[in-house]
This record gives sequence, C-alpha cells and structure tokens, in this order.
Amino acid sequence: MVENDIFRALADPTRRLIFEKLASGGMNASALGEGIGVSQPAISQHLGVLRDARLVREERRGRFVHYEVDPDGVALIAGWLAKYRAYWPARMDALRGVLKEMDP
Amino acid sequence: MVENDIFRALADPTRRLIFEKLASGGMNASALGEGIGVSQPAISQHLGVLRDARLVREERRGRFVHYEVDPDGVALIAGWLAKYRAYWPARMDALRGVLKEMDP
DNA sequence: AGAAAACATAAGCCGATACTTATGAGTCGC
DNA sequence: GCGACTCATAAGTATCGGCTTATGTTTTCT
Repeated sequence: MVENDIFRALADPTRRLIFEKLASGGMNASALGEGIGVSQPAISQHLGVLRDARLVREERRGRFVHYEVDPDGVALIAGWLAKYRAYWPARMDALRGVLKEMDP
Repeated sequence: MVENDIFRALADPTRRLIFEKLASGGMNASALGEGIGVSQPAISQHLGVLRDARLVREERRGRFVHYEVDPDGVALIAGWLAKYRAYWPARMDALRGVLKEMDP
C-alpha cells in the first residue's frame, strides 16, 4: 500500500534526516551521506526506501546519482492528512496563512 | 522526540486502521477492537502507542475507557508537513479549497 | 586498458516490535 | 460479596528492520 510505504519510510529518524536535508536542495548520494553517521551502503538503502515511498526521486548524472524530493510523496501525505481536517485545532490557522501566502 | 513518536505510531497498518476508525467518532476500546483481527491486549498496546504519540486521548467512563482523536497529534503532522509546502504540487490546491471551506 | 570513484546489492547480525496467552486491576449488577 | 465485564500489564516468541562488511556494477580519467 502507498500510505504504508510512506509512513514506514518516515518512521526512521535517519531517513527523516536524509529527507529533510534533501528538502533544502537536491544533491547526490555521497553528499547526502556527509554528516550523517552511517556507512555508504546504509545511505543507499535508506534512499531506496524513500524512493519506493515516492518521497524521493533520482536521476543518473554520469557516475553520480542526483536525488531530490518527489512532490508526489509530499502530496500523498497532504492528502492523507486532509481526511482529518476536522481535527485541526483552531491554532492551526497559521497553516492557513502559509497556504494563502502561496497564492498567486 | 515528538515527530519520531508520531511517525513510528503511524507506520503500523493496524495502528492506522485503529486511528482511522477512531477518526469517524470516539468509542471505547472494545468497540475499537471489533473487526480488527487482533487480540484485546494487542489493541490496548496499540492504543498506548497512539496515546504516547498524542494522536489519541482517553477518558475513563466507569469501567469503559472512551478514546478519541487528539487534535494535537494531527496538528503536529500538519506542522511538519508545512515545512515542505514548497514541494506541494499545483494539484494540491484542492487542499487549499478544503481549508477555505473551513473558514468562518 | 586499468585504476579510481560513485553507487548498489548481498549476506549476516542484533536489537526493536507486534503478536500471543496468562494474569492483574477496577467497575458494575445481582 | 461475588461473578461478569472492560481494560491494562507481564512475559515469551518470532518476525522485521537497520546496520555492518564485503563485493559487484557502472562511469570517468589518464
């Protein structure tokens, strides 16, 4: 299931760290691994999980592989969350402000 | 960490099933267990995880315990997701429509 | 061609975790 | 008080998941 892959992918703190680092700009796998205290294969495996969850997409660039956030995965979370909009408390109108600021 | 508890709680499909069932209306633990194919202790343990993640809150009612969705947890997810609003694709303006419809 | 670099895959280990059965702790009705 | 009921906790087990080291694959550079 799609939602299952997404939430399982985000359940791991190392994977969230990778994702959040990637959200600040696309980069290749080795650059992603810097600062995170795990081996290169671990990074590769994490990226595989994030890719299967559609949170990340890759593009070969010579011998590098460029990774970037996949908007599809983010949209899937937003879609899931929208089902529970009835429970968003009033103070979350900060989020509404954010969305308004996105308007053209 | 708070986010960690939330995403770990949602990573399990049985727990998401419980949460989604609860989102359609509060109920007690035994009613929650019906239909889900696991034992009563398993339901109780899942509810404990969801409660620790602030996705669910409980209230004693005699010998029953009434459970309901905790808006705080939902808000925490929304807050996390808001950090990646730059990646919400255009078609997610459906969500913006939803939020406008929440306006007074 | 050959070495080096970037990344992926394989295999194995170990701790986390979701489940079970058994039992405990409160609460209600007779 | 006592049995029935609701729910939580304890303890044990088996699978899952993230990590490691070792190795394979592809590309680049000389």
